[in-house]
Amino acid sequence: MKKNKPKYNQIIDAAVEIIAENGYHSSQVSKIAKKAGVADGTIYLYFKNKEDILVSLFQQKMGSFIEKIEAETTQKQTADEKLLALIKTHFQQLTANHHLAIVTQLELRQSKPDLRLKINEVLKRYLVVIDQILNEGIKDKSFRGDINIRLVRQMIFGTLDEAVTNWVMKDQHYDLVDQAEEVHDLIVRGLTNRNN
Amino acid sequence: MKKNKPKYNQIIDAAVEIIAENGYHSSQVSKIAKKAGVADGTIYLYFKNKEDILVSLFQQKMGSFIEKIEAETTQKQTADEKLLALIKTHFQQLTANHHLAIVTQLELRQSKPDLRLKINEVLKRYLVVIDQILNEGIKDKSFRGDINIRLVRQMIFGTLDEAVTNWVMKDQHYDLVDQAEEVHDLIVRGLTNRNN
Amino acid sequence: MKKNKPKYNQIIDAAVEIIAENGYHSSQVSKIAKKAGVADGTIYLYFKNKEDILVSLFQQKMGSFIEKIEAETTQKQTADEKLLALIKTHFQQLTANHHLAIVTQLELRQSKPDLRLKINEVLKRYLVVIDQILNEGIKDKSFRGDINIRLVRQMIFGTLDEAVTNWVMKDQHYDLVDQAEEVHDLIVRGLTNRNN
Amino acid sequence: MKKNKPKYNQIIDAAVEIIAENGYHSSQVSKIAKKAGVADGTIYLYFKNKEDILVSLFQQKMGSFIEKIEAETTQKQTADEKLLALIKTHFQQLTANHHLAIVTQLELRQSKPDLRLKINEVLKRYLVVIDQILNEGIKDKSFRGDINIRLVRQMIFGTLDEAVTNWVMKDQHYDLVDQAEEVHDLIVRGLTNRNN
DNA sequence: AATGAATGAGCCTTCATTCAT
DNA sequence: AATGAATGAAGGCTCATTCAT
Repeated sequence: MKKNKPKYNQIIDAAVEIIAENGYHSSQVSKIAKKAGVADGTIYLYFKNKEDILVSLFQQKMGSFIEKIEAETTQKQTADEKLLALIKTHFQQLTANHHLAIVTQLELRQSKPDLRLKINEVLKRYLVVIDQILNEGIKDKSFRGDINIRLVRQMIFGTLDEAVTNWVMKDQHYDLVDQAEEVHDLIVRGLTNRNN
Repeated sequence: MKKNKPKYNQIIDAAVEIIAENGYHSSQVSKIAKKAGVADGTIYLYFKNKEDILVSLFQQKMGSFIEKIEAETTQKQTADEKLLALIKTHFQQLTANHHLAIVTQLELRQSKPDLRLKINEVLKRYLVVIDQILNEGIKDKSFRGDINIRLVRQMIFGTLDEAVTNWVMKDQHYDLVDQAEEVHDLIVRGLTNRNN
Repeated sequence: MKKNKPKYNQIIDAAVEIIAENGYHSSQVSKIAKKAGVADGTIYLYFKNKEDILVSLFQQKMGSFIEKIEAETTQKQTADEKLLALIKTHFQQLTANHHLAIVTQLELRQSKPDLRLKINEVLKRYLVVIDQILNEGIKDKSFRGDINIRLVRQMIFGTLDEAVTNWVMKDQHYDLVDQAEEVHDLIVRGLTNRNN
Repeated sequence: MKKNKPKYNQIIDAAVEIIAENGYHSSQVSKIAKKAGVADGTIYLYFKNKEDILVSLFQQKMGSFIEKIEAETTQKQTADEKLLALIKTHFQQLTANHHLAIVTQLELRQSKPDLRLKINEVLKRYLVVIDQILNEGIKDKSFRGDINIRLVRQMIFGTLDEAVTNWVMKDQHYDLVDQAEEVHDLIVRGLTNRNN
């Protein structure tokens, strides 16, 4: 199991940091190797090529990212509470690791088809979590029954994504988690003024 | 006036196409020049360097993109209708030019700081349009008075952005504009089941 | 006659200035054209190519440089006085036009054989002047009869050249002409026939 | 220690040869690499850029050039003998390595300021050697006490330099070392203190 | 397993020169 | 005669990857 090899994780962590600071295309393999404290050639004992570092990084980091969200949401009872937990956990984790946030928000928008495919593979697990919450909400009638799940999922993911991107762009000068409740409220209730 | 220089636009249009098909980093300047029907060196009479093509492309195309949205929304009366017009026009334009869509949704998500800065400069105009609509909606009480405009703007932009990205990723196999009404509805009404 | 064409001289003068400031290989034709106030293409109405500018410049400027030296030396009676006049005039002229000094001292040490040939062609006239003075000095016994004219000529030219180069390198911070008498003294005492 | 890296010296030696034959600006890095028997990229493991090859070449070669002159002159007793040794050794070394002679006499006369600076740095050591000999000669009264050392140094260096340049220009068709005694004689008779 | 020196394909950019106007 | 937009060949340099040790 790769995970037990210390150098593997050293390299992944170095890559997150280097890529966050320089962007993927300005992150030379030698720079990552240096940060990881290994020789350039060693990288290729653990990764097929440079792109594989990015993919592996994403699989590793997003894997545990999603696991944490799964864990937090399962503990809640209602769909509404689960959604809030998802938002909070999403924000919390990226706040705790803003290098990772930068990588996921910016560097993973790669257009190379094979790369995208693998990234989407990982993200799918996240989308499944969202879908489950939405289905639960519909079943217990806390959410409207006529919503288009795919669209709502897009709205949720897009909103969180944009919130994080803005926070990253603003150099993390404010507290992202503070926005969780408001974002949740907005998604659930919409813009409409009920007084009308 | 640059816009009157035919070669300038030839190069921009060639760049959109080539970058959409190959990705920025696989789009050699010589490839763009060939598609534009000019010599390699000619590129540098109109653009400072390769990155400047990307920036200029975005400024030109997003400039008219936003102008079109401004034009369409001004024609509508209520904030609600304006928001719908914004969503529809957003989707319509990217549907009409899917090469541009690919470039904006994928290739421009670069993290090189100076590039991001210029991109954000252009996007700011779009955000202003959204803000105006939101303020109008609050004033005429069709939108809640307690919304956080910055957050809502993020939600709207994030949702549209994610919708387009998904459509691009799925190789534009469905009709994006068809989703406009539903997306609008979701944003305005939220998830909540009013029967509760 | 080219000399009467005003643009020809404009270009030559611009070239001296630009090349002195940037070096030959960093002196783009377009830069020279701009300084001369003509279009790039106009250069090629007066010069065969870039190298021809350098050659022509040298022929023009060194031509009159040498003519002036010829004029000044002819006025003197003895070989000794003529040599002093040569040194003074050499220093005076380059002092008066330090851009030209830079070009002749540094930029003309080109190794392209055909270029060297043409430069040497011009310099030959200078060497002839020196030789005449030396022969006169030998004939009237003010100089030793056993000197190797070629060697002495090298010594004289090399000494003046090195003096000017040093002065150019030191950014012309001192008065070059002030050194003329001392340089002359140094050269002549070595040449003096002890029988005198 | 760079000197122990065989490739470093391979590249330097290849550069001397290629530059002597083609001139600096016609000496492509790839040409030097090929002659040195290394890949193009290898050049950049040992040198910062193309210009750095030229500078390093000069530093290396002139370094040992000057050391040799220092060694030869120290063995002699009188200032007069030392000066002759300096001239002979100067001529001998460049005769023995005419490729180097071409590079130093022609290609290094570049006017790029930073390049000049580094070249002068190296040459300074040579000038110090000359100065020491002159001072010794003055002290033991074999040279006049009223000479201007800076000027004499210029005369000596300029004369030797011009002698070598002429020899290089004439394609080394005669024996340079043969001229040493005569050149020495010419310089010394000008320096001699008539009171001796 | 680990190293890191070496490789060499690939590409952006410059700039002397041309030529239609 | 004069222009200057356009050309395109050419080359310095980078960096992912390999492989002998």
